[in-house]
Amino acid sequence: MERQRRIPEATVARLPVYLRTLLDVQADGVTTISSERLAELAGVNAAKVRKDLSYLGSFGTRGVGYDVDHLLVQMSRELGLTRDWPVAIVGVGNLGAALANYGGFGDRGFPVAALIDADPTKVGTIFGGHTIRHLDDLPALVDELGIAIGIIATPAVGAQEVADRLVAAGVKSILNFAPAVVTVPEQATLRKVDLALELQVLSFYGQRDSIGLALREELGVAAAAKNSGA
Amino acid sequence: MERQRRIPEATVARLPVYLRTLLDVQADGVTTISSERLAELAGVNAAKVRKDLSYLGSFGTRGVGYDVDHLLVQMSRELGLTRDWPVAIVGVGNLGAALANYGGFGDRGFPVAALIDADPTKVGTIFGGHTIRHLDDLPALVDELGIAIGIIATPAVGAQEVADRLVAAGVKSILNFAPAVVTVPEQATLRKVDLALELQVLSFYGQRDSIGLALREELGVAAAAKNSGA
DNA sequence: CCGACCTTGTTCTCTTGTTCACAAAGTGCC
DNA sequence: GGCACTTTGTGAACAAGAGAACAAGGTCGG
Repeated sequence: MERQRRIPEATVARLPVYLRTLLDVQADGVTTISSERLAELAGVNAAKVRKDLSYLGSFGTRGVGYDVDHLLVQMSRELGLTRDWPVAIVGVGNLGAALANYGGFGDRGFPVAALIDADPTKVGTIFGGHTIRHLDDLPALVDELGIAIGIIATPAVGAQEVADRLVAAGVKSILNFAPAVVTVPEQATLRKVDLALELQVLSFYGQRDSIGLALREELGVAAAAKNSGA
Repeated sequence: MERQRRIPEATVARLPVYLRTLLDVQADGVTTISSERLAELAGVNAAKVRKDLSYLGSFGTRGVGYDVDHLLVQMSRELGLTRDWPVAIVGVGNLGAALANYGGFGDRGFPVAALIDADPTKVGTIFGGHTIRHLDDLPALVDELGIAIGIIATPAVGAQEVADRLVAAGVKSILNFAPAVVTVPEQATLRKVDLALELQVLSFYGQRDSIGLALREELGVAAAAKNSGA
């Protein structure tokens, strides 16, 4: 009974949200949950939840709902969370240091295995229990420590080179925090976290609001008259 | 000549990328740029660039390209970057502290105006030039400092309450770093930065790779045979 | 002043993602 | 065991976004 193993990208991005939600309710002793309830807690539409979960393979029971434990097992397996994914943080500046200290990593299968920098004055120093290694050591580190994910926390200017080196060393999953456009070959996966972008998007929608409600109602001229006339 | 002022969400999210790219080329002395070149630098499709820019109002010149300076002005205006958007960081723990120290904020119109925490032992202490204020002072701070954007950097458990309080105090733009589902009323805008989610998505695609190329070609059984037989 | 060339702006088509609506399937009361 | 009730899984309609293709419009050399 081979399932259609094609999980849409949008669904993949929601699975972690369901996972987190399920862990929460599991901690509260809940053993069964309906798509309706899960949707409410995850902040999405119930139909979407059902369709998303159906990609994992019909684990619900009609008339009852989903077994929380079972769903968690299946979801963890699908997301690849049954193993550890050692992470290397490249760039131990402000951001990199914060990430290294941030507990949230090791918690659930993403141990920080290496800190890497290109600055000779930083290399060799110890930070958060790790000796900072040089970028040139990357291939060796990947072999030794099984680095599976690279986090780019360098300034924008070095980001693409770091990405290239990570890929060359065999790291196929990259998370980019640098405010720069980075591209990777198709065989690799790149995700980005872009603070400036998020703030600017907020700025855009915030401005829309502060211009005044009238303008949003596309009464351009009327709104201007009202404002200057008041 | 009133333009259709309806900019798609996906476009809004790309404008900051174009903006950054344009600033880069402007610094190199480039005065004119084609959609082709801009697309290459921004890592997107040229047709998409043209369509996105057309929402701003046809500022290109056929046969030539776009005037970099002019485009930057229009884009900044559209994104609301002609004014400052004072930011309040709520939650001065590991992450909040890192964000407060991170220079990238004040740079371009998003000055950190206040640090806020609910922990009485932190309130009153000075961090990075700011006296940490109590969450209860939020309404006053919004009035005094014109806080326009709230950044949630608390543990998951407090996130929703902080969001509610921000909205109640009149802050309509929120950026959530807490690993929790947070919802806001329609009048407000919420964006999220979710580290765990990004890592888990990488894990998903990483696992797909390590299972073996053959499996990806949906030859389920054949792939298993090949692997065990080799 | 004309024609070859270039690049934008936009239309059309295709793909992806969302939502509705309902049949299928299971539960539990009586 | 049957019936009313609940909830899933999915087909189909709908919306949003991506990309190809091309006409319109403008430049520049001669």
